[in-house]
Amino acid sequence: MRSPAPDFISAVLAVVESIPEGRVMAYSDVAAAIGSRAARAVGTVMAHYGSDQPWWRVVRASGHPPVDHETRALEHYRAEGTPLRWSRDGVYRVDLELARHTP
DNA sequence: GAGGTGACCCAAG
DNA sequence: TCTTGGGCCACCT
Repeated sequence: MRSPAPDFISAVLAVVESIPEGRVMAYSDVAAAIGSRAARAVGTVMAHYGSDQPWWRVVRASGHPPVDHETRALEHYRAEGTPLRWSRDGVYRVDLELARHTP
């Protein structure tokens, strides 16, 4: 609902929408794409406004999806064919080496 | 105007 | 590979 500074928020959402299917970007990369280093602010904005955006295409630099949303994101990754790297405990993370999208 | 919070990042052990 | 500590930026009260 109308944010006081749509510049930053709109820029973040625009970058997220520009991520093609099967690719992902790190929060740091999204921040850099809009000319900022506020990776945390990107996460905060996504938490409130990412509900209408492909938030699963934005992950940490380690490849881990947002906490408490890894199961939901996994469904999208499998549907889009995003390259994943599985651990022995059933924990997965996105293979940024293959899925990292650079604008 | 100041303080606290957060879907984070990086370096070192 | 995992964990800890410190730092950065934008938003909210």
